[in-house]
Amino acid sequence: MGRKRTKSGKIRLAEVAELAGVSPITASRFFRNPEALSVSKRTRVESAAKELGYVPNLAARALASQRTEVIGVLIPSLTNNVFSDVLRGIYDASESSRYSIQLSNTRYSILQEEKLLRLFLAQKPAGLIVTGIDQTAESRAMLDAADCPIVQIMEIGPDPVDMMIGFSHYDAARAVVAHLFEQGHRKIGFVGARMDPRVQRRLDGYVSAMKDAALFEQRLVVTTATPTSVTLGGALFTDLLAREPDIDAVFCANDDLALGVLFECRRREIAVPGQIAIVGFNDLEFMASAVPTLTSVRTNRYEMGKTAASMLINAIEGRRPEHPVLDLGFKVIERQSSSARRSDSRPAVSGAGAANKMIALPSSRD
Amino acid sequence: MGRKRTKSGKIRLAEVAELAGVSPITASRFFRNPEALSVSKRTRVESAAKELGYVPNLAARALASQRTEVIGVLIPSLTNNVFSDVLRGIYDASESSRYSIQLSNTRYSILQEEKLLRLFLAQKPAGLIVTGIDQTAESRAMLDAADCPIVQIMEIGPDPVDMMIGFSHYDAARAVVAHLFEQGHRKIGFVGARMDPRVQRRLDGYVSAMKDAALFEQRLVVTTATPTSVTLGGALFTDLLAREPDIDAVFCANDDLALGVLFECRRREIAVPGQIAIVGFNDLEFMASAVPTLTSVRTNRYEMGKTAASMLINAIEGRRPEHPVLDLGFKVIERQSSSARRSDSRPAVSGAGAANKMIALPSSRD
DNA sequence: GTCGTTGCTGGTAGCGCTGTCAACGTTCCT
DNA sequence: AGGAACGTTGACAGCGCTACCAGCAACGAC
Repeated sequence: MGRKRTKSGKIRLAEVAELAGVSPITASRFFRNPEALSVSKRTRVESAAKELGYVPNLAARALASQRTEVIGVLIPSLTNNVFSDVLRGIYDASESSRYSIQLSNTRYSILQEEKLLRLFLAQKPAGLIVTGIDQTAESRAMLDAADCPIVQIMEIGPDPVDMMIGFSHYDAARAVVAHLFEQGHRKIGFVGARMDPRVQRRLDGYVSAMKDAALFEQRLVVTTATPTSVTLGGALFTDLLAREPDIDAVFCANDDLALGVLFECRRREIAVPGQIAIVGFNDLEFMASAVPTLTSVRTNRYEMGKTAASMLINAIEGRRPEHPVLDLGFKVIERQSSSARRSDSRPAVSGAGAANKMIALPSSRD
Repeated sequence: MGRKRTKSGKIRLAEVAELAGVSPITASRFFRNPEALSVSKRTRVESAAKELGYVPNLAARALASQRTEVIGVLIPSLTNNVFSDVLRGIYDASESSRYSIQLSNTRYSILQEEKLLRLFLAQKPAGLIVTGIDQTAESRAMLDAADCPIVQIMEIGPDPVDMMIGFSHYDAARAVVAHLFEQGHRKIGFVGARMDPRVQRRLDGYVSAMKDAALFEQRLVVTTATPTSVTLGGALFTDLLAREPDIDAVFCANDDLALGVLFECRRREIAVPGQIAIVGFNDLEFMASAVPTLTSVRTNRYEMGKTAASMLINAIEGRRPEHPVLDLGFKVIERQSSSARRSDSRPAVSGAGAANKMIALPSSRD
């Protein structure tokens, strides 16, 4: 209150400079590059800022310096557990830095992504994190022309825009099928929802592995564009069973679906893994706790987010990574739900996840 | 490329104005309040902007107008399913508006919250969404002094800072206990993790309801500060059973714990609900799909986020809500896991969630 | 002792946009 | 017809900060 528009008590850099007995520009430098100041001025500015409770005006800084300290993040979904892990990594890595995260949701639409990208780039972000490798040509052109570092996350592929961190969903799916073959399963169904590019590549991996073994049949695949859910897993599995009652394993494109399949098996009194094996994807926490424990593919989502943000921040500050493309690999976590066909179906009573055996398969680089 | 620092082809408002044959200020008005322009100028500016691909410079706008179009959101966790639903609502509501969301994670620390609040407020956000009602005195003072609308979400309580939207966790917990009493359960355990203020109030509600029936015993309560997980649900339930083997129901502070308890029962071959009833909290999607289907408390998380953001945006634009405190209520969704003690334990075979019966209990206003 | 070099500091001039206010043309009222 | 009221437009100044460059002192080399 009081004067109407006179900055209402706001502390500006000039005030700090005055109290510290230096010029505004010197005070400014303190916040951007303290090393450049003499020790005496540095401490003077520091204590003046503290005393006045100075907080820089980011808008003015952005306007004057022609760049922001914002990292734009484009992800397809906020609902998905997978992305919340990635996001947590991104936020954790950015927290100790000066950069703030600007999040936008493309809702799995590459056109929406293109629109958001245009908006983001106009604000000159310090860096950009985008999901996947399936941008529109227009988006790709904008990314190529952008004058900030960019990280593509979630998967790796040829021809990165800049940096890239992820793993091969295709190879991971092939590893799952290989594991199921090893355990004696032959008639392996595939259940997938929300067929985004990454799920599609998992399907491709499954198809190729099945074809390699001359075991592929189109009827073994049940997919839908509907967003994923546990309930949907049960429904899709029901469809699959109607088509192919003598199936002996189900590869689910994610863990929610796998849980839904497990419940549906319980409802139908189908023994797992005795009659049917189940494998999920992502290795969410509950997989190790289910009865029977559920086999899944561990992907390093938190690490992916965290590494992506660190790489990006380093690149923004001029420290380019040695390897701009980072394959984080995956691991098939073998649990009870997919153990060998011949084994009896009595679930082991040992603690959840006690007997996890892991097969590590970093997807092939490049 | 080309000129080094000359705005590298950036389109400014002045360019648009020139092409449209109007003054820059008129062009500016077009973007903020198109109604104020004559139709002819409006269309001229519109097409000029489109032709040039003009995107406003937000930093300049913020600097000149002394306010940003940023809504700050403070939540305690990114991991939690609960918050991802709320966030989705917030993002959905903000998407069609000019406001962008700035998210920060307090990690369940009110001191961290205070620090973030100070940072946020210094940037003059257009509005603020904060979680809960347990701020530090300092935070509270800052919120009271803030000159922007504020919404507190997740719960309701006395003495709102400004607007408030949520429900009574205390009443919800009492309703759960009442439901269990109705079904003939008496020895009801409580299992809770990450005892944040809202979980604490659920515990308080449970305790008061149990005391009202003279059935409360401290040994029935098992809690931990550890973050929640399905596995943890099994572990806490194991502890509870060790203390009180003849328990007949478990009220879990959230659904992950409930799922963990269910799996642990299956592992121990305890019939649900035949021997033990299970109730969760939040009604995540999988609850309706589990075998048996799991009773839970439905809270309108997505709606909470969406409504909070809409209310906030309306308030920012001068349209204050009629009722600044909004109780979204809750519903105890009765499912198989808590049906009457006397009933046999054969799970109904009907589709998941088919036989949901709902008891609606909007928590008492004020 | 002079010159160049380095390290630190300050002055000037905007960044792109909007708040304020004044001015204009038009319409409506009496 | 005269004036008020309204709707529409533009000029000016400045938001708070930083890029750029100049200046100054201190130091070492010759």
